[in-house]
Amino acid sequence: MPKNKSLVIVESPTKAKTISKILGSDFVVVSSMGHLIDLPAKELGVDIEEDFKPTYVVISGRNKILASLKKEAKGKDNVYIATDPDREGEAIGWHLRDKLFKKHKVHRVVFHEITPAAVKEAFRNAREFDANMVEAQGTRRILDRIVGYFLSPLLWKKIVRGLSAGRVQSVALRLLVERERQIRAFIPQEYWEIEAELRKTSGSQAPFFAELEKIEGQKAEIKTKDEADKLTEDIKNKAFRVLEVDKKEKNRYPDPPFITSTLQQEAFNKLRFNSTKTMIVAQQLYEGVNIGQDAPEGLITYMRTDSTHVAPEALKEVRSFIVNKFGKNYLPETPNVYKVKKLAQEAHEAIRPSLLSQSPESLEQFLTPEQYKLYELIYRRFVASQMMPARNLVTTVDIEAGGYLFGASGSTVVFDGFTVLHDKNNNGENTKKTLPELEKGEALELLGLEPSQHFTKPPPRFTDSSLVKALEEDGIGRPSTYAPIIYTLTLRDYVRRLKGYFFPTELGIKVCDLLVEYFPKIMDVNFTAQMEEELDGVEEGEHKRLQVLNDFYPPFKESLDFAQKHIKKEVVTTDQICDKCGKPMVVKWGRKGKFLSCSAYPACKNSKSIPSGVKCPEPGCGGDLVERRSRRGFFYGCSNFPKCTFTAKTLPQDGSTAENVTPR
DNA sequence: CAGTGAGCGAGCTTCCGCTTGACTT
Repeated sequence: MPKNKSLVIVESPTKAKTISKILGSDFVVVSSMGHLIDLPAKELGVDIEEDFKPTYVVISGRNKILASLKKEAKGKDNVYIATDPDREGEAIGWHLRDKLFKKHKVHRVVFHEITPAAVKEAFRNAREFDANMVEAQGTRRILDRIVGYFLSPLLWKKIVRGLSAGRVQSVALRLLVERERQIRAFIPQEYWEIEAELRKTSGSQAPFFAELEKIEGQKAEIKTKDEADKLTEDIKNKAFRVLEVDKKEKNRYPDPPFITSTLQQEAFNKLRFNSTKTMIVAQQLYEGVNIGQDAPEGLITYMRTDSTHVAPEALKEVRSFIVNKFGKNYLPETPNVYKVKKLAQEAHEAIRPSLLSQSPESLEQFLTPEQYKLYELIYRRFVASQMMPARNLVTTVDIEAGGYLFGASGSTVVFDGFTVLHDKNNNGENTKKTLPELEKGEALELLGLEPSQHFTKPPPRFTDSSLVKALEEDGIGRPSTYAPIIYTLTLRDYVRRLKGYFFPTELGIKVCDLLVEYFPKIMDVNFTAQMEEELDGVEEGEHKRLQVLNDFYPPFKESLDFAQKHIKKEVVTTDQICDKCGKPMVVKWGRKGKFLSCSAYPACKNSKSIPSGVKCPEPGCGGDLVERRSRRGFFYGCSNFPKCTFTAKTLPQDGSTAENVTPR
């Protein structure tokens, strides 16, 4: 009698392929491609009066997938729902069962690694759905819907149509706006340093440098050139002598293997990929590229993860790889284990190469340059993460000269450890920091004194890298949303990216200030972390969805009512006069941003662009440069368009934006 | 990567999180 096949549902099609190979021909493995059922997009979909009862509908455009799942299940008794082992995965599976598989035997299956052992083990331990977990997801979903769909319309009414606000994007915006304020308020302070060039009196060794640290036991704080010159003059005649030599061996440990947030950070820092680009290229590596012989092979594990966990099989592989390639001195006795963030949900492994035998070099001919660079980053980081630390001998020397104390330090490599993997251009630092062998009490020859002027620097503007880092540290957003959050903020024109740095716009600052003033609780960076605690309580059955929402909603509604009543939609009148009717022009916001409108509208329909204050540089044109928005972003054009077609990316002779930004 | 646009207001915008293609935005 032919065996009745079983249906297995996972979220990602690539994962489906891999699982299918593991499970063999008794199973048909298909993918849901994420959520299929959700709150309706066009309306709130939450009945506040009826205990926040949600209305769930099939997401538009997802009917086809749902139909094909239904078709696949036909004639099969057993359905295994193997969506991701986290809150969202539990809910995706739950909704599927509710919608499609009421008549089937449905089993919930979870695994954290896609290895034969883990998958087979998971099928042996199939379980029921976790109703509390689904409740926690539903609570999160409803809360986010209420915040987003009440706050956004408030902004439409009080500022301009089309804006948006939400638990995650608005706090991200706040981080950017607050940093911008710190930068604008920053006043650079002048300070001076004095460096001494010294040499051993015996022998003919290379000179070395020491920094003035203390004056008569007090920390050296030199504010002006005058002070620096006076000190230099005084120090010049002092006798230099070694006071203390301290030698210590210090370990430098490798970084953990990548998770989504750290991959985005490193890809930006090393390769200048923004978050979106990093994820697109990582997806290509995950789905696999054609490497000659067989079907496409997935080169890396799943790229949306918050866990540094590594499958035991992969650990075994990397450990024998390290011994074979570098020798057993490079292998720790036991595998390195890395801490996982408190708010992590650990549905997947760390991001690592699927097979170490596929070295970046051996695949280079099959990869695009971008794929190659990212793969190399992932490969090297993973191997390094399981290697021995580097050991450095750090020497710190105190040198006295009268009442002055100078300090010098040097470092030499005792054992390179994981740094054997690093690019060659990382060595410049060490050679510069080498000190000669010095002894306590030894006299030194002063070759020169060099005062140098410095200024304190403002905190740096956020980049893709530092913003993702900040979001992750505060538990705001998830691996699948870091890149979309940034995109949304730019789409709304709350912030613009210039030369890799984020600059909040006037609109972004306005929206942020309004929300902070009227909704301080939601705009608190800890709001999400507090919400997560509540959701954990729901997941553990300590309290119910209704309690959480009943605690949240009334004060939120009160703030909303207050805001509705007290925020005035301001009309910005300008000194421009309407050239049709003589009335003053006012600033209005349209789909494409700000423009000038006659205040007599709708009686007078005159409108024009807002001049930037810079004239068109085209000879004999005389027009104003005005900001334009195209599908691809912002630029400046001439107000005489189409007569004059001048365009520029930034305003000529304007130094207020990206022009004076120096990368760190 | 370079080049980008022609009228905006007074209708239907928006959230977060999960996943890929379809797509004239």
